[in-house]
Amino acid sequence: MNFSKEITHWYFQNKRDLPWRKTKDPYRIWLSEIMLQQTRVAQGLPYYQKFTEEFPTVYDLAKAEESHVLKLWQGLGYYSRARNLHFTAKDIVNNYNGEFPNTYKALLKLKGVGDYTASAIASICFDEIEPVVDGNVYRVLARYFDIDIPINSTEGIKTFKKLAFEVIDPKDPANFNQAIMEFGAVQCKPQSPNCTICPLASSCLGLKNKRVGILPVKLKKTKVKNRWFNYLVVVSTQEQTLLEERKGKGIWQGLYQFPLLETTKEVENIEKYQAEIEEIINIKDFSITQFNKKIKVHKLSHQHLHTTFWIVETANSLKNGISLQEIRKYPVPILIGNFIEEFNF
DNA sequence: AATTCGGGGGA
DNA sequence: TCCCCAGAATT
Repeated sequence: MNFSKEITHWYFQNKRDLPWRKTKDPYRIWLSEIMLQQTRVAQGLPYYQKFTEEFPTVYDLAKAEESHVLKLWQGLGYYSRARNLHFTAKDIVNNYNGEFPNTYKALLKLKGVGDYTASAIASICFDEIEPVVDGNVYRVLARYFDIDIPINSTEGIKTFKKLAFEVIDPKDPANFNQAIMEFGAVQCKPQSPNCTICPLASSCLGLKNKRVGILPVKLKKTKVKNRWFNYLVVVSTQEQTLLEERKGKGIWQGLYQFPLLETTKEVENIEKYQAEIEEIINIKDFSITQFNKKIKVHKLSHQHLHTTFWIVETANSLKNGISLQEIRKYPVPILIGNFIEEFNF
């Protein structure tokens, strides 16, 4: 049996029972693909359930408030995916008569849909012969053919896409694409793959040359930056607090947070920042205490956020205050969400 | 071509 | 700790 036949055969015997494998509805396939970008199946699954329940069709998603979409997305990360998801839902309803385009080329025009996702939808929903190349496919191909070109280099991206075209089963691209990804996720996994039970072991060049452990090769990533976040949790006597929306560039666009004082290092004397704090929260009369004496380091892939929460008590009424009853309706970074649960106002 | 977008899980 | 995850958009 050749490579693609063996992969597909393995798939039919070993595939997991996942909800998006029960449909060819482009809306649901699109939804699942966006959610699973850089995200494990186990992490994305509950979000897929929530979204399909709350927004059964693209029309339901299109008419939702963006903050509602972000709230349901809360905790999944890479929030531009959620904003682009909502934008494209409206785009489909307004400019495509509610129907997804049915070719790879046309799908690529949708915001948030790149090469991988366009290939996935085109092949799974419309049986187009277009190979998907995700992290799993890079790994399977690099190992099986023993290729050490860095997968995140320009040459690597081009080489592996070409190779994927050569191995795809033209008679069943939908199942082949899902098969090679599933194979990568379950059998040819990143750490300690069990090659002794692999159906492709006899023809795998990486295994033959004892290079499975170093493949695939990836260019090194940039180092993380450190930032110091001081959140100002205003507590008024009227059961209110302040939240602000993150706008502009950077992390967590469109999500809410407590007013933020960002510093270049750990704050030791909060009194030194009295004037800045007054300006940020627009209150002069307050007392301030530190909630967590130990700074928590919230680790993102490219930033380490050294965060602490300051409780700011005031008798003033808040101009743009929100009631504490409403606080859980706002989409917030998981960091803020955890604090809200812990502090419990 | 390189960087920037989260958060969680496994070794 | 470090790496990776059904990548895309921006710089």
